[in-house]
Amino acid sequence: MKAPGQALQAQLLARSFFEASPETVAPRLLGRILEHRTASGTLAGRIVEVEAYLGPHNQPPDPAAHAFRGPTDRTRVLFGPAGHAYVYAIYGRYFCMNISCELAGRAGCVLLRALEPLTGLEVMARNRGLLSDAPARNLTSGPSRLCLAMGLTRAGQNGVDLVDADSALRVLDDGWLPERIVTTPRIGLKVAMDWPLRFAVAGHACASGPKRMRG
DNA sequence: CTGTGGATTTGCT
DNA sequence: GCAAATCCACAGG
Repeated sequence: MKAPGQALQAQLLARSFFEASPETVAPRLLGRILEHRTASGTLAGRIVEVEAYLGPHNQPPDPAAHAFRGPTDRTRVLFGPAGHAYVYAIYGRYFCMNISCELAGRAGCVLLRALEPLTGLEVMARNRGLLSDAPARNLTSGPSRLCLAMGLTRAGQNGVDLVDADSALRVLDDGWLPERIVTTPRIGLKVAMDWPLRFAVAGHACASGPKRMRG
């Protein structure tokens, strides 16, 4: 029996968890924990919304994926071993974080779109430029919001191994499982707009977008 | 609730 | 050059 208030045991995922297609990995990632150990303390959140982006080996290839045109300087980590962070800059001011999938040589990734904040909420609020009593659902609901809150940047975290016990940024599993998952098209695209590759914990307040997108 | 526009770096054509 | 896997502020119903 677990004593009241005792933290749940959370363990690293095996690399093989990520050595599969993004559309397989994405829904299974819901409920896992992203943890960043920083100088200002440990920040952690439960993954509640993701999107899959497929590698160019797929038929048909995914025109919305950064890996669509093959490896470049930016997308190199997507073609490397699974379970690594792919962090890229967008619109000049923001970052988005993905986790690489597939065996080395093939690309594919899962974009993290929303977390439920678990620890370090005050630091997250400060990182977001919000008051320290801001509602939890405002801290990490959105791909760039969660990067800001968790202190993730391309310079700092791109290429980090998320299944290495010594990494400051890791993905952990505490056994939590979503009751129901909603599947919808991906958000913000102008191509492949009907591919059902967005997955969210049904009804979760921390998922991004309007209520209908949260299930 | 919906819609619009601006901020501003990066990578690829 | 230009478009981008975004966010925020603000206007209007």
